[in-house]
Amino acid sequence: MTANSAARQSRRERPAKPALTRDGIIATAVDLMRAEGLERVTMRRLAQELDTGPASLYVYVRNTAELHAAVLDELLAEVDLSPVTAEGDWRERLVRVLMSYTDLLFAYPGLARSAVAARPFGTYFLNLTEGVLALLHEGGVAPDRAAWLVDVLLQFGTATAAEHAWGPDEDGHNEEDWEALAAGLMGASERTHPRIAALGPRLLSGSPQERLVWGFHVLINGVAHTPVPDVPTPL
Amino acid sequence: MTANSAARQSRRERPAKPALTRDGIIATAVDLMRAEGLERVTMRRLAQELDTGPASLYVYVRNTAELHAAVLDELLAEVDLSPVTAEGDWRERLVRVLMSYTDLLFAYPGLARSAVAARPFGTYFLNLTEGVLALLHEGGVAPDRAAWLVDVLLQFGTATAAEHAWGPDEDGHNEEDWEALAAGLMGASERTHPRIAALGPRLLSGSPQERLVWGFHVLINGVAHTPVPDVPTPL
DNA sequence: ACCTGAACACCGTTCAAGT
DNA sequence: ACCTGAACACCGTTCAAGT
Repeated sequence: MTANSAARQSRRERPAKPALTRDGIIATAVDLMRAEGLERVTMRRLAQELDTGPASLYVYVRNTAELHAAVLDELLAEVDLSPVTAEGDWRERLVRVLMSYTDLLFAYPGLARSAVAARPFGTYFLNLTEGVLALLHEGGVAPDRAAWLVDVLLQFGTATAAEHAWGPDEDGHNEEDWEALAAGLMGASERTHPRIAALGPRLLSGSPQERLVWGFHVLINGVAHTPVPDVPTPL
Repeated sequence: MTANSAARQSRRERPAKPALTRDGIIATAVDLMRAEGLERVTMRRLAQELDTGPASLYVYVRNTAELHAAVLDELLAEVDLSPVTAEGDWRERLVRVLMSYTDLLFAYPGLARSAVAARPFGTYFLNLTEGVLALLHEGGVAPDRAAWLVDVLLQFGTATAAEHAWGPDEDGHNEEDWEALAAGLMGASERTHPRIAALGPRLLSGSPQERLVWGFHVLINGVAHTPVPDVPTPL
Protein backbone atom coordinates (compact mmCIF):
# COMPACT_ATOMS: atom_id res chain seq x y z
CA MET A 1 0.00 0.00 0.00
CA THR A 2 1.69 3.17 -1.16
CA ALA A 3 -1.30 5.39 -0.78
CA ASN A 4 0.82 8.09 0.70
CA SER A 5 0.64 11.10 -1.55
CA ALA A 6 -2.16 11.76 -3.96
CA ALA A 7 -4.68 9.09 -3.29
CA ARG A 8 -6.22 10.72 -0.24
CA GLN A 9 -9.93 10.29 -0.54
CA SER A 10 -11.87 13.35 0.40
CA ARG A 11 -14.53 12.02 2.68
CA ARG A 12 -16.64 15.08 3.23
CA GLU A 13 -15.98 17.60 0.53
CA ARG A 14 -13.39 20.20 1.45
CA PRO A 15 -9.72 19.41 1.32
CA ALA A 16 -8.33 15.92 1.55
CA LYS A 17 -7.69 15.12 5.15
CA PRO A 18 -4.02 15.96 5.64
CA ALA A 19 -1.70 13.87 7.75
CA LEU A 20 -1.32 15.19 11.25
CA THR A 21 1.88 17.05 12.04
CA ARG A 22 2.71 19.43 14.84
CA ASP A 23 3.16 22.31 12.43
CA GLY A 24 -0.09 21.54 10.69
CA ILE A 25 -1.93 21.41 13.97
CA ILE A 26 -0.55 24.74 15.08
CA ALA A 27 -1.22 26.36 11.71
CA THR A 28 -4.83 25.22 11.95
CA ALA A 29 -4.98 26.52 15.51
CA VAL A 30 -3.80 29.94 14.35
CA ASP A 31 -6.42 30.01 11.60
CA LEU A 32 -9.08 29.01 14.07
CA MET A 33 -8.03 31.73 16.46
CA ARG A 34 -8.11 34.39 13.76
CA ALA A 35 -11.56 33.24 12.78
CA GLU A 36 -13.18 32.66 16.14
CA GLY A 37 -10.90 33.87 18.91
CA LEU A 38 -8.69 31.97 21.29
CA GLU A 39 -11.64 30.81 23.41
CA ARG A 40 -12.54 28.49 20.57
CA VAL A 41 -9.06 27.03 20.24
CA THR A 42 -9.78 24.04 22.44
CA MET A 43 -8.49 20.55 21.96
CA ARG A 44 -11.92 19.31 21.03
CA ARG A 45 -12.78 22.12 18.65
CA LEU A 46 -9.39 21.94 17.02
CA ALA A 47 -9.65 18.19 16.59
CA GLN A 48 -13.00 18.69 14.94
CA GLU A 49 -11.41 21.18 12.57
CA LEU A 50 -8.77 18.58 11.73
CA ASP A 51 -11.36 15.89 11.24
CA THR A 52 -10.13 13.70 14.06
CA GLY A 53 -10.67 13.09 17.75
CA PRO A 54 -9.13 15.13 20.54
CA ALA A 55 -6.99 12.25 21.73
CA SER A 56 -5.02 12.34 18.48
CA LEU A 57 -3.67 15.79 19.21
CA TYR A 58 -1.92 14.64 22.33
CA VAL A 59 0.62 12.84 20.17
CA TYR A 60 1.94 16.24 19.06
CA VAL A 61 1.00 18.66 21.81
CA ARG A 62 1.47 18.15 25.51
CA ASN A 63 -1.59 20.08 26.62
CA THR A 64 -3.73 23.13 25.98
CA ALA A 65 -1.26 25.53 27.58
CA GLU A 66 1.52 24.39 25.30
CA LEU A 67 -0.79 24.69 22.32
CA HIS A 68 -1.63 28.27 23.17
CA ALA A 69 2.03 29.11 23.72
CA ALA A 70 2.84 27.76 20.28
CA VAL A 71 0.04 29.81 18.73
CA LEU A 72 1.37 32.93 20.44
CA ASP A 73 4.90 32.43 19.22
CA GLU A 74 3.58 31.94 15.72
CA LEU A 75 1.69 35.22 15.95
CA LEU A 76 4.83 36.97 17.15
CA ALA A 77 6.28 36.52 13.68
CA GLU A 78 4.37 39.69 12.87
CA VAL A 79 6.11 41.97 15.33
CA ASP A 80 7.71 44.83 13.44
CA LEU A 81 11.37 44.83 14.33
CA SER A 82 12.38 47.36 11.69
CA PRO A 83 12.82 50.19 14.22
CA VAL A 84 15.72 48.26 15.72
CA THR A 85 17.95 49.21 12.81
CA ALA A 86 16.24 52.47 11.84
CA GLU A 87 17.48 55.99 12.39
CA GLY A 88 16.48 58.25 15.26
CA ASP A 89 16.24 58.36 19.02
CA TRP A 90 16.70 54.90 20.49
CA ARG A 91 14.02 55.44 23.12
CA GLU A 92 11.43 56.26 20.49
CA ARG A 93 12.42 53.28 18.41
CA LEU A 94 12.31 51.00 21.42
CA VAL A 95 8.81 52.14 22.27
CA ARG A 96 7.79 51.57 18.66
CA VAL A 97 8.96 47.95 18.83
CA LEU A 98 7.22 47.43 22.14
CA MET A 99 4.01 48.94 20.83
CA SER A 100 4.16 46.69 17.78
CA TYR A 101 4.29 43.73 20.14
CA THR A 102 1.53 45.06 22.32
CA ASP A 103 -0.79 45.99 19.47
CA LEU A 104 -0.68 42.39 18.35
CA LEU A 105 -1.77 41.23 21.77
CA PHE A 106 -4.49 43.85 21.93
CA ALA A 107 -5.93 42.21 18.86
CA TYR A 108 -5.96 38.79 20.53
CA PRO A 109 -6.61 39.48 24.19
CA GLY A 110 -7.02 35.85 25.13
CA LEU A 111 -3.51 35.26 23.97
CA ALA A 112 -2.24 38.10 26.11
CA ARG A 113 -3.85 36.46 29.09
CA SER A 114 -2.19 33.17 28.39
CA ALA A 115 1.13 34.96 27.84
CA VAL A 116 0.91 36.49 31.29
CA ALA A 117 0.52 33.08 32.86
CA ALA A 118 3.34 31.47 30.91
CA ARG A 119 5.68 33.60 28.88
CA PRO A 120 6.60 31.87 25.65
CA PHE A 121 10.15 31.31 24.55
CA GLY A 122 9.89 30.35 20.94
CA THR A 123 11.94 31.66 18.05
CA TYR A 124 9.99 34.83 17.48
CA PHE A 125 9.99 35.74 21.12
CA LEU A 126 13.74 35.33 21.09
CA ASN A 127 13.99 37.66 18.11
CA LEU A 128 11.92 40.25 19.92
CA THR A 129 14.10 39.95 23.01
CA GLU A 130 17.20 40.34 20.89
CA GLY A 131 15.80 43.46 19.27
CA VAL A 132 14.94 45.08 22.57
CA LEU A 133 18.36 44.23 23.96
CA ALA A 134 20.06 45.71 20.92
CA LEU A 135 18.26 49.01 21.45
CA LEU A 136 19.05 49.07 25.16
CA HIS A 137 22.67 48.40 24.26
CA GLU A 138 22.64 51.26 21.79
CA GLY A 139 21.20 53.45 24.52
CA GLY A 140 24.08 52.62 26.80
CA VAL A 141 22.02 50.78 29.40
CA ALA A 142 24.31 48.65 31.57
CA PRO A 143 24.13 44.98 30.54
CA ASP A 144 22.91 43.62 33.87
CA ARG A 145 20.16 46.23 33.99
CA ALA A 146 19.21 45.54 30.38
CA ALA A 147 18.96 41.84 31.18
CA TRP A 148 16.30 42.52 33.78
CA LEU A 149 14.57 45.34 31.95
CA VAL A 150 13.68 43.33 28.83
CA ASP A 151 11.53 41.10 30.95
CA VAL A 152 9.87 43.97 32.72
CA LEU A 153 9.13 45.84 29.50
CA LEU A 154 7.61 42.86 27.73
CA GLN A 155 5.69 41.77 30.78
CA PHE A 156 4.28 45.25 31.20
CA GLY A 157 3.06 45.28 27.62
CA THR A 158 1.60 41.81 27.94
CA ALA A 159 -0.22 42.60 31.16
CA THR A 160 -1.69 45.81 29.80
CA ALA A 161 -3.05 43.99 26.77
CA ALA A 162 -4.45 41.26 28.99
CA GLU A 163 -6.16 43.76 31.22
CA HIS A 164 -7.95 45.50 28.44
CA ALA A 165 -8.95 42.16 27.13
CA TRP A 166 -12.64 42.78 27.23
CA GLY A 167 -12.53 41.80 23.63
CA PRO A 168 -15.06 42.17 20.86
CA ASP A 169 -16.21 38.65 21.58
CA GLU A 170 -17.47 39.70 24.97
CA ASP A 171 -20.77 41.44 25.26
CA GLY A 172 -21.12 45.04 26.27
CA HIS A 173 -20.88 44.61 30.01
CA ASN A 174 -17.65 46.58 29.82
CA GLU A 175 -19.37 49.93 29.77
CA GLU A 176 -21.26 48.84 32.84
CA ASP A 177 -18.11 47.72 34.62
CA TRP A 178 -16.43 50.96 33.81
CA GLU A 179 -19.34 52.91 35.21
CA ALA A 180 -19.15 50.92 38.42
CA LEU A 181 -15.43 51.50 38.65
CA ALA A 182 -15.79 55.20 38.04
CA ALA A 183 -18.57 55.38 40.59
CA GLY A 184 -16.43 53.57 43.13
CA LEU A 185 -13.48 55.85 42.60
CA MET A 186 -15.48 59.03 42.52
CA GLY A 187 -17.58 58.00 45.46
CA ALA A 188 -14.53 57.63 47.66
CA SER A 189 -15.20 60.03 50.43
CA GLU A 190 -12.93 62.94 51.15
CA ARG A 191 -12.72 61.69 54.72
CA THR A 192 -11.77 58.04 54.18
CA HIS A 193 -9.81 58.37 50.92
CA PRO A 194 -8.48 61.91 50.70
CA ARG A 195 -5.84 61.22 48.05
CA ILE A 196 -8.26 59.43 45.76
CA ALA A 197 -10.76 62.20 46.22
CA ALA A 198 -8.10 64.83 45.52
CA LEU A 199 -7.15 63.22 42.23
CA GLY A 200 -10.70 62.51 41.19
CA PRO A 201 -11.17 62.00 37.47
CA ARG A 202 -7.46 62.27 36.80
CA LEU A 203 -7.27 58.65 37.99
CA LEU A 204 -9.24 57.67 34.92
CA SER A 205 -7.66 59.92 32.33
CA GLY A 206 -5.87 58.68 29.26
CA SER A 207 -6.33 55.71 27.00
CA PRO A 208 -4.70 52.36 27.67
CA GLN A 209 -2.25 53.10 24.87
CA GLU A 210 -1.30 56.52 26.21
CA ARG A 211 -0.71 55.05 29.64
CA LEU A 212 1.25 52.18 28.17
CA VAL A 213 3.58 54.44 26.22
CA TRP A 214 4.06 56.58 29.31
CA GLY A 215 4.82 53.49 31.37
CA PHE A 216 7.43 52.36 28.87
CA HIS A 217 9.10 55.74 29.14
CA VAL A 218 9.02 55.65 32.93
CA LEU A 219 10.79 52.30 32.86
CA ILE A 220 13.33 53.42 30.29
CA ASN A 221 14.04 56.61 32.19
CA GLY A 222 14.14 54.85 35.54
CA VAL A 223 16.64 52.21 34.56
CA ALA A 224 19.47 54.73 34.37
CA HIS A 225 18.94 55.55 38.03
CA THR A 226 18.44 52.06 39.41
CA PRO A 227 21.35 49.66 39.79
CA VAL A 228 20.71 45.96 39.90
CA PRO A 229 21.49 44.39 43.28
CA ASP A 230 24.43 42.05 43.64
CA VAL A 231 22.94 38.71 42.86
CA PRO A 232 24.46 35.36 41.94
CA THR A 233 24.40 34.34 38.30
CA PRO A 234 22.95 30.88 37.63
CA LEU A 235 25.44 28.18 36.61
CA MET B 1 -38.17 32.66 63.51
CA THR B 2 -35.33 34.89 64.65
CA ALA B 3 -32.46 32.58 63.73
CA ASN B 4 -30.58 35.48 62.26
CA SER B 5 -27.49 36.20 64.28
CA ALA B 6 -25.99 33.59 66.56
CA ALA B 7 -26.04 30.47 64.43
CA ARG B 8 -23.28 31.81 62.19
CA GLN B 9 -20.08 30.37 63.41
CA SER B 10 -19.59 26.72 62.59
CA ARG B 11 -19.07 26.14 58.95
CA ARG B 12 -16.61 23.36 59.48
CA GLU B 13 -18.78 20.58 60.83
CA ARG B 14 -22.04 20.00 59.00
CA PRO B 15 -23.94 23.12 59.95
CA ALA B 16 -27.63 23.46 59.46
CA LYS B 17 -28.07 24.64 55.93
CA PRO B 18 -27.83 28.41 56.18
CA ALA B 19 -29.88 30.84 54.16
CA LEU B 20 -28.09 32.01 51.06
CA THR B 21 -26.71 35.52 51.10
CA ARG B 22 -24.12 37.17 48.91
CA ASP B 23 -21.75 37.61 51.83
CA GLY B 24 -22.20 34.02 52.90
CA ILE B 25 -21.53 32.77 49.41
CA ILE B 26 -18.36 34.79 49.11
CA ALA B 27 -17.15 33.79 52.56
CA THR B 28 -17.62 30.16 51.62
CA ALA B 29 -15.81 30.79 48.36
CA VAL B 30 -12.85 32.24 50.24
CA ASP B 31 -12.74 29.22 52.56
CA LEU B 32 -12.90 26.92 49.59
CA MET B 33 -10.07 28.74 47.87
CA ARG B 34 -7.87 28.58 50.95
CA ALA B 35 -8.55 24.87 51.21
CA GLU B 36 -8.35 23.80 47.60
CA GLY B 37 -7.14 26.69 45.46
CA LEU B 38 -9.03 28.97 43.12
CA GLU B 39 -9.35 26.29 40.43
CA ARG B 40 -11.88 24.60 42.65
CA VAL B 41 -13.94 27.72 43.23
CA THR B 42 -16.40 26.98 40.47
CA MET B 43 -20.09 27.65 40.52
CA ARG B 44 -20.85 23.96 40.71
CA ARG B 45 -18.32 23.12 43.38
CA LEU B 46 -19.30 26.13 45.44
CA ALA B 47 -22.97 25.26 45.17
CA GLN B 48 -22.16 21.77 46.37
CA GLU B 49 -20.35 23.27 49.35
CA LEU B 50 -23.45 25.33 50.09
CA ASP B 51 -25.71 22.33 49.71
CA THR B 52 -27.63 23.69 46.78
CA GLY B 53 -27.60 23.73 43.01
CA PRO B 54 -25.46 26.00 40.87
CA ALA B 55 -28.45 27.88 39.52
CA SER B 56 -29.18 29.23 42.98
CA LEU B 57 -25.95 31.19 43.09
CA TYR B 58 -26.92 33.27 40.10
CA VAL B 59 -29.41 35.09 42.27
CA TYR B 60 -26.48 36.69 44.11
CA VAL B 61 -23.56 36.60 41.72
CA ARG B 62 -23.58 37.61 38.09
CA ASN B 63 -21.03 35.09 36.89
CA THR B 64 -17.78 33.33 37.75
CA ALA B 65 -15.61 36.35 36.95
CA GLU B 66 -17.54 38.51 39.39
CA LEU B 67 -17.30 35.79 42.01
CA HIS B 68 -13.54 35.63 41.69
CA ALA B 69 -13.25 39.41 41.82
CA ALA B 70 -15.20 39.42 45.07
CA VAL B 71 -12.97 36.72 46.52
CA LEU B 72 -9.90 38.74 45.60
CA ASP B 73 -11.15 41.90 47.22
CA GLU B 74 -11.92 39.94 50.35
CA LEU B 75 -8.39 38.61 50.41
CA LEU B 76 -7.04 42.12 50.00
CA ALA B 77 -8.21 42.87 53.51
CA GLU B 78 -4.94 41.30 54.59
CA VAL B 79 -2.63 43.74 52.83
CA ASP B 80 -0.37 45.37 55.42
CA LEU B 81 -0.86 49.11 55.08
CA SER B 82 1.04 50.01 58.24
CA PRO B 83 4.11 51.26 56.30
CA VAL B 84 1.96 54.07 54.95
CA THR B 85 2.09 55.88 58.29
CA ALA B 86 5.41 54.50 59.54
CA GLU B 87 8.74 56.31 59.78
CA GLY B 88 11.51 56.11 57.24
CA ASP B 89 12.21 56.57 53.56
CA TRP B 90 8.97 56.79 51.59
CA ARG B 91 10.32 54.71 48.74
CA GLU B 92 11.18 51.85 51.05
CA ARG B 93 7.79 52.03 52.72
CA LEU B 94 6.04 52.12 49.38
CA VAL B 95 7.85 49.02 48.22
CA ARG B 96 6.93 47.31 51.49
CA VAL B 97 3.26 47.97 50.88
CA LEU B 98 3.51 46.78 47.31
CA MET B 99 5.33 43.63 48.38
CA SER B 100 2.67 42.92 50.98
CA TYR B 101 0.11 43.05 48.20
CA THR B 102 2.18 40.93 45.88
CA ASP B 103 3.04 38.30 48.47
CA LEU B 104 -0.64 37.72 48.97
CA LEU B 105 -1.09 37.09 45.28
CA PHE B 106 1.95 34.83 45.17
CA ALA B 107 0.13 32.65 47.68
CA TYR B 108 -2.95 32.44 45.45
CA PRO B 109 -1.63 32.53 41.90
CA GLY B 110 -4.96 31.78 40.30
CA LEU B 111 -6.29 34.93 41.86
CA ALA B 112 -3.42 36.93 40.43
CA ARG B 113 -4.31 35.66 37.02
CA SER B 114 -7.91 36.68 37.37
CA ALA B 115 -6.78 40.07 38.71
CA VAL B 116 -4.74 40.69 35.58
CA ALA B 117 -7.76 40.08 33.41
CA ALA B 118 -10.11 42.26 35.46
CA ARG B 119 -8.71 44.49 38.14
CA PRO B 120 -11.03 44.58 41.12
CA PHE B 121 -12.32 47.78 42.61
CA GLY B 122 -13.75 46.77 45.92
CA THR B 123 -13.24 48.46 49.27
CA TYR B 124 -9.91 46.91 50.07
CA PHE B 125 -8.49 47.64 46.70
CA LEU B 126 -9.53 51.25 47.20
CA ASN B 127 -7.73 51.30 50.54
CA LEU B 128 -4.59 49.97 48.93
CA THR B 129 -4.80 52.57 46.18
CA GLU B 130 -5.24 55.30 48.78
CA GLY B 131 -2.20 54.08 50.70
CA VAL B 132 0.00 54.05 47.63
CA LEU B 133 -1.19 57.50 46.62
CA ALA B 134 -0.49 58.83 50.11
CA LEU B 135 3.11 57.64 49.88
CA LEU B 136 3.59 59.07 46.40
CA HIS B 137 2.19 62.35 47.69
CA GLU B 138 4.62 62.29 50.58
CA GLY B 139 7.41 61.67 48.09
CA GLY B 140 6.46 64.76 46.16
CA VAL B 141 5.38 62.94 43.01
CA ALA B 142 3.25 65.24 40.87
CA PRO B 143 -0.46 64.38 41.21
CA ASP B 144 -1.09 63.57 37.57
CA ARG B 145 1.93 61.28 37.47
CA ALA B 146 0.89 59.63 40.72
CA ALA B 147 -2.56 59.00 39.28
CA TRP B 148 -1.07 56.95 36.46
CA LEU B 149 1.70 55.36 38.47
CA VAL B 150 -0.56 53.66 41.04
CA ASP B 151 -2.07 51.63 38.28
CA VAL B 152 1.26 50.70 36.80
CA LEU B 153 2.73 49.68 40.14
CA LEU B 154 -0.18 47.48 41.13
CA GLN B 155 -0.48 45.98 37.69
CA PHE B 156 3.21 45.18 37.67
CA GLY B 157 2.94 43.37 40.99
CA THR B 158 -0.16 41.51 39.86
CA ALA B 159 1.37 40.41 36.59
CA THR B 160 4.55 39.20 38.25
CA ALA B 161 2.56 37.09 40.69
CA ALA B 162 0.47 35.72 37.86
CA GLU B 163 3.51 34.80 35.86
CA HIS B 164 5.09 32.80 38.62
CA ALA B 165 1.79 31.12 39.17
CA TRP B 166 3.05 27.63 38.67
CA GLY B 167 1.45 27.01 42.00
CA PRO B 168 1.84 24.15 44.44
CA ASP B 169 -1.25 22.59 42.93
CA GLU B 170 0.52 22.10 39.63
CA ASP B 171 2.85 19.20 39.20
CA GLY B 172 6.57 19.58 38.75
CA HIS B 173 6.62 20.34 35.06
CA ASN B 174 7.97 23.75 36.01
CA GLU B 175 11.51 22.54 36.37
CA GLU B 176 11.22 21.07 32.94
CA ASP B 177 9.87 24.29 31.46
CA TRP B 178 12.64 26.24 33.06
CA GLU B 179 15.24 23.92 31.60
CA ALA B 180 13.73 24.37 28.18
CA LEU B 181 13.70 28.12 28.59
CA ALA B 182 17.29 28.19 29.76
CA ALA B 183 18.31 25.94 26.90
CA GLY B 184 16.55 28.22 24.42
CA LEU B 185 18.21 31.32 25.79
CA MET B 186 21.65 29.82 26.12
CA GLY B 187 21.42 28.13 22.75
CA ALA B 188 20.87 31.43 21.01
CA SER B 189 23.73 31.61 18.63
CA GLU B 190 26.30 34.36 18.74
CA ARG B 191 25.54 35.00 15.10
CA THR B 192 21.79 35.32 15.14
CA HIS B 193 21.27 36.69 18.66
CA PRO B 194 24.46 38.45 19.70
CA ARG B 195 22.98 40.48 22.55
CA ILE B 196 21.28 37.46 24.10
CA ALA B 197 24.49 35.50 23.75
CA ALA B 198 26.50 38.33 25.29
CA LEU B 199 24.27 38.47 28.36
CA GLY B 200 24.01 34.73 28.72
CA PRO B 201 23.06 33.56 32.19
CA ARG B 202 22.59 37.09 33.44
CA LEU B 203 19.23 36.99 31.67
CA LEU B 204 18.14 34.39 34.20
CA SER B 205 19.69 35.82 37.34
CA GLY B 206 17.73 36.85 40.38
CA SER B 207 14.57 35.57 42.02
CA PRO B 208 11.13 36.82 41.01
CA GLN B 209 11.03 38.83 44.23
CA GLU B 210 14.40 40.45 43.64
CA ARG B 211 13.39 41.42 40.15
CA LEU B 212 10.04 42.66 41.38
CA VAL B 213 11.57 44.93 44.01
CA TRP B 214 14.03 46.23 41.44
CA GLY B 215 11.19 46.89 39.01
CA PHE B 216 9.28 48.85 41.63
CA HIS B 217 12.34 51.00 42.18
CA VAL B 218 12.82 51.56 38.48
CA LEU B 219 9.25 52.80 38.23
CA ILE B 220 9.54 54.99 41.31
CA ASN B 221 12.81 56.46 40.10
CA GLY B 222 11.57 56.88 36.57
CA VAL B 223 8.42 58.79 37.42
CA ALA B 224 10.40 61.87 38.46
CA HIS B 225 11.82 62.10 34.96
CA THR B 226 8.70 61.35 32.94
CA PRO B 227 5.94 63.91 32.60
CA VAL B 228 2.43 62.80 31.76
CA PRO B 229 1.27 63.94 28.30
CA ASP B 230 -1.46 66.51 27.97
CA VAL B 231 -4.57 64.46 27.95
CA PRO B 232 -8.22 65.30 28.49
CA THR B 233 -9.74 64.47 31.86
CA PRO B 234 -12.98 62.47 31.68
CA LEU B 235 -16.15 64.35 32.56
C1' DA C 1 4.43 4.23 15.95
C1' DC C 2 0.56 6.47 15.27
C1' DC C 3 -4.19 7.08 15.87
C1' DT C 4 -8.80 6.82 18.05
C1' DG C 5 -13.51 5.55 20.43
C1' DA C 6 -15.09 5.86 24.51
C1' DA C 7 -15.08 7.08 28.93
C1' DC C 8 -14.14 9.83 33.23
C1' DA C 9 -14.65 13.81 35.54
C1' DC C 10 -15.71 17.85 35.24
C1' DC C 11 -17.37 23.01 33.48
C1' DG C 12 -20.92 27.83 32.97
C1' DT C 13 -25.26 29.29 32.28
C1' DT C 14 -30.26 29.32 31.32
C1' DC C 15 -35.01 28.50 32.03
C1' DA C 16 -39.36 26.68 33.10
C1' DA C 17 -41.34 25.30 37.00
C1' DG C 18 -41.96 25.11 41.79
C1' DT C 19 -42.41 27.24 46.76
C1' DA D 1 -39.15 36.82 45.45
C1' DC D 2 -36.39 33.26 45.94
C1' DC D 3 -34.88 28.82 44.76
C1' DT D 4 -33.97 24.66 41.91
C1' DG D 5 -34.08 20.30 38.70
C1' DA D 6 -32.91 19.51 34.54
C1' DA D 7 -31.07 20.47 30.44
C1' DC D 8 -27.93 22.51 26.85
C1' DA D 9 -23.64 23.00 25.21
C1' DC D 10 -19.56 22.50 26.07
C1' DC D 11 -14.47 21.30 28.43
C1' DG D 12 -9.26 18.49 29.23
C1' DT D 13 -7.21 14.34 29.53
C1' DT D 14 -6.45 9.31 29.72
C1' DC D 15 -6.30 4.69 28.17
C1' DA D 16 -7.17 0.38 26.17
C1' DA D 17 -7.60 -1.10 21.84
C1' DG D 18 -6.98 -0.93 17.07
C1' DT D 19 -4.09 -0.17 12.57
